Amino acid sequence: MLGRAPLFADLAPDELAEVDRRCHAHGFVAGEAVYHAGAPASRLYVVASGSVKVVMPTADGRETVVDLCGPGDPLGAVPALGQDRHADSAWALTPSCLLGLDSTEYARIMEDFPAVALATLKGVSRRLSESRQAVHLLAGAALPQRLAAMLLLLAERVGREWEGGVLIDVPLSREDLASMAGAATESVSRLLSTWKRSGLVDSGRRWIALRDIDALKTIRKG
Amino acid sequence: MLGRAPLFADLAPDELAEVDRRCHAHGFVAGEAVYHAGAPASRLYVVASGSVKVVMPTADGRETVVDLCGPGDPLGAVPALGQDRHADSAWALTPSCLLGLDSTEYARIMEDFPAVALATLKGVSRRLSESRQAVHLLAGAALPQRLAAMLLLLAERVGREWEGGVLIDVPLSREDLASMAGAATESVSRLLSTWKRSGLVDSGRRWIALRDIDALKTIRKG
DNA sequence: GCGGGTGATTGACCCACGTCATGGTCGGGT
DNA sequence: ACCCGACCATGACGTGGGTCAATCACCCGC
Repeated sequence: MLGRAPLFADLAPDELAEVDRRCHAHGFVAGEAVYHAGAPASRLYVVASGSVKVVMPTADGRETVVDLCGPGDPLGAVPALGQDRHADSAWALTPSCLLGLDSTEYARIMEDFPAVALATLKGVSRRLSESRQAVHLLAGAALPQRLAAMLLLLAERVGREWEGGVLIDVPLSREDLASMAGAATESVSRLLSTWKRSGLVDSGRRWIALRDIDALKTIRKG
Repeated sequence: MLGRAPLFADLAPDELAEVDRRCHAHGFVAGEAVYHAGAPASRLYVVASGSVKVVMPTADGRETVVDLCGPGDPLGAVPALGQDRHADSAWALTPSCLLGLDSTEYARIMEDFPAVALATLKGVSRRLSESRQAVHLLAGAALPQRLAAMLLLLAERVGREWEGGVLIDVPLSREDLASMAGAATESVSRLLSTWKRSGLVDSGRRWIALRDIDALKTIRKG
């Protein structure tokens, strides 16, 4: 399992076994918290199965989804990298199994195996570039563009081929979508209804499928 | 100079000299481009003096400022980390001197000196967390909150003590500010005028100083 | 099969903010 | 010193989308 995670992909089998020995698995039911914002960051997690959403909470109860993690994706904060407390919270979206690895262990592993540090760097870089893309979208684009861009991004990250369309393979509510697109739930609902009527997407309770990718790409452009 | 950059802070003097030998300095006048979005990423830059803004461009000419770099800050993309083309453009805001380091050289340095890889990781992590903060702001908050948060962040990153206030030590136009806060220039201008009248800030052509930090923090909260 | 409850939809209203337009002002280059 | 061009301020106006409120429909457990 660990070997399939990009983080540890470059390790030799015996090294992998060594890392594996230091991990311990933990199961979560749908809706359960993996960790809360503000809590000390003591572990790095790697998703073995299921999916997890990472959100930034506001004092007033508002939340913004900043990341989605599926099998192989890492999540959590590492004190050695300058964050000793979680800035965000993580919630299991489906029944999930995560591997937990003590932060100090992880720091040691990065020192012992430079390949792991490099893989981590690569992953964080990709996330940074995605996050900046999101900033750019949220700062400049109108709602339909933002939502279309969001859906296309999701399709790329967690999409699955399905009946001549792409199914977003993660149970996101309208509220989750709204918080990613920087909009009110009602607005997202309205837009999706319109798009559904014209055959661009298909959707239901906590699921969405894209049926006309090209049309969505056109909308994304403005 | 290099030694003062967080990236290379952990290197021994002779290692530093080695890195230095592989760099070459390059000067830029105010307003000059360091690199353009879409160009192949061939170099990593480290700011020696001056300041540089990093923007993401849209096809329609709109720009979003996603980062500001001062002395010691790195900028650019590294193909070894998965980005072989620049996703953003960089412009010198003031006359600046940058050290350029060939990407492949940098990749080798990271392999040879794990401390550099770790420092890079730390820097990228910090930026990721800042960027996610920005996403959260842009997604959820009203304009006054966004602008106040932005100014406070800028004060922390590039602020300088000045006549009982904090001067933002980088020449940003209203348009730059607007693009960071996800707003129209006119809106930013209006808000700043209001705040100026009530003594919260002071501003002029391409400069801003914060006079009442606490009041701005209150506004930030909503 | 049958409630109950969470999540989705739809409608009505209205305000913050984007857009367009105009005039003011600063500052650097010659 | 001048002047031109970039930068900034302010006003009027329209609208996208946020907010409030009510109803609907799906899904899960019993």
